[in-house]
Amino acid sequence: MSVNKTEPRLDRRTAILDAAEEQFAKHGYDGVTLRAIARRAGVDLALPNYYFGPKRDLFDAVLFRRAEILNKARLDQLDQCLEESDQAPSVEAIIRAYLEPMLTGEQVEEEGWKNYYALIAYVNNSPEWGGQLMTQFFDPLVYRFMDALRLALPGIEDRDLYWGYHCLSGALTLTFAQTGRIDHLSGGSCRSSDLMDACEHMVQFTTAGFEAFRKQMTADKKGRPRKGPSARR
Amino acid sequence: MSVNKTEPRLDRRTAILDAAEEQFAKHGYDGVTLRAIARRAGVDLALPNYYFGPKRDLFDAVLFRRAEILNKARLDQLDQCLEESDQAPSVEAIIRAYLEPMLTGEQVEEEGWKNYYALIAYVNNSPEWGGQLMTQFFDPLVYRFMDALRLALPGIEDRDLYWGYHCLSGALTLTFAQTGRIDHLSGGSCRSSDLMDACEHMVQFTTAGFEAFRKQMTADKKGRPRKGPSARR
DNA sequence: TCCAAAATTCAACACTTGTTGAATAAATAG
DNA sequence: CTATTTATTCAACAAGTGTTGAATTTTGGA
Repeated sequence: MSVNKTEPRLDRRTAILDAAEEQFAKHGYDGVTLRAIARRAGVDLALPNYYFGPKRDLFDAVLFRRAEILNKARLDQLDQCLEESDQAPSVEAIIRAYLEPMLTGEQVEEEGWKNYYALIAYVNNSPEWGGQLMTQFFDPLVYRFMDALRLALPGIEDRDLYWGYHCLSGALTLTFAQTGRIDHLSGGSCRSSDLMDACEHMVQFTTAGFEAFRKQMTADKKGRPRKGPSARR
Repeated sequence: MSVNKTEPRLDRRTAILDAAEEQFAKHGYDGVTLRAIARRAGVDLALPNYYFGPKRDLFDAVLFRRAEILNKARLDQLDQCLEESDQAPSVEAIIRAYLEPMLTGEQVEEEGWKNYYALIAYVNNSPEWGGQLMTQFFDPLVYRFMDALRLALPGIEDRDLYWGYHCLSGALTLTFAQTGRIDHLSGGSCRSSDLMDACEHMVQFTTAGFEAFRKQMTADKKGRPRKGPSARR
């Protein structure tokens, strides 16, 4: 596990990114020191700064490294699902394209990717950087998926569409946070490490959620009044 | 806004809790210094330690302060919904009992409660404390709701039940994180500050999600094979 | 009024933080 | 080999961290 002196780590730049990825994912930005990263990477304290500049830039570099790969994997599956559908794609297929590349792809075996996903969960849930960073890396992807969902649910209102995405994103985020809470609550029935099981359940759950907005929509057309903010119980 | 010397803040203990609540919610545990808390509360640096001991104990005290009140509000609505239902309660009523006290109650007007909810979002999504702290404060509540859902969805498997709760909890958590991301993505159609709107959408979405597990369940009884972990696409 | 207890301030401690410039080693080109 | 760039180490910096003990003020009951 430790670095051998006779065979020094060739790419120390990568080692630093890996260590930072893991530490940031586990303890958050402020919970991590450059010394901890350097120790974990087996390099000198000054090296992270030499390669990446100040701490904040290292954080951005970690996020950036895998962003393109991830976005491409998800867009590929979305394109494929749109091609295969003769006319309107199914909601389920779109949601699968959104979830499966992260949860059941080959990447999930790699420890680095798990840490990366946990880091995204941290960022997505952070009031400080949630807006800025997620926008920077994932906005185009999200808009592509929203367009696809508009095809699957023609006439859906933007409000329903984006609140639906909000619920989906929240479930996915909590999955990646890997708090182990569901393992504890369920007494072992659910294992948060079983990402395939998590994926299947989230697909079912969120597909039904979006479909419910479709039904709501058709109900509106028939003249049934939409449940407004003032309608409590 | 600043503290007047002739009329000193009576309960500085509360002022410290309020300031800590806000700071921890916004920047996380490690992103906050005792000096920032003291400054925000308008008290001396040494005072937080005098009242609450070390930093970590102050953090716990903040979480503890409103936990009982919140749990009582949610349990009251759950009990009421269980009483009103002649036999089996509806899934929607149970989910409303889980969400509405936090999202449409009187508390939501108070800035302190908003901060508290954001703090819970932070804790629930944190791999470090997500398990320990959420368990400590909210396990009994969750089990009460799971029991109620078992009444509404008789025969539901634990795996489905807890993954459903996972999705619900994730959506709620992301709502409270208040990252403003949905405002940005939707171009103004959705406002994350409109918690009533958020509540109605989450109720609809997650109710349909749980109901989908019910349908899945009845389909199983009819002999249709359950989608297993190995069944991709 | 006087006094003990509680509340608050003050100053400082030992330690950790991110960052950097100079010194050294390794790699590479001429 | 030599010279030059690149990579890495080392030591130290100024600033900020949580915590604490002693001193001071305020409080409230006898």
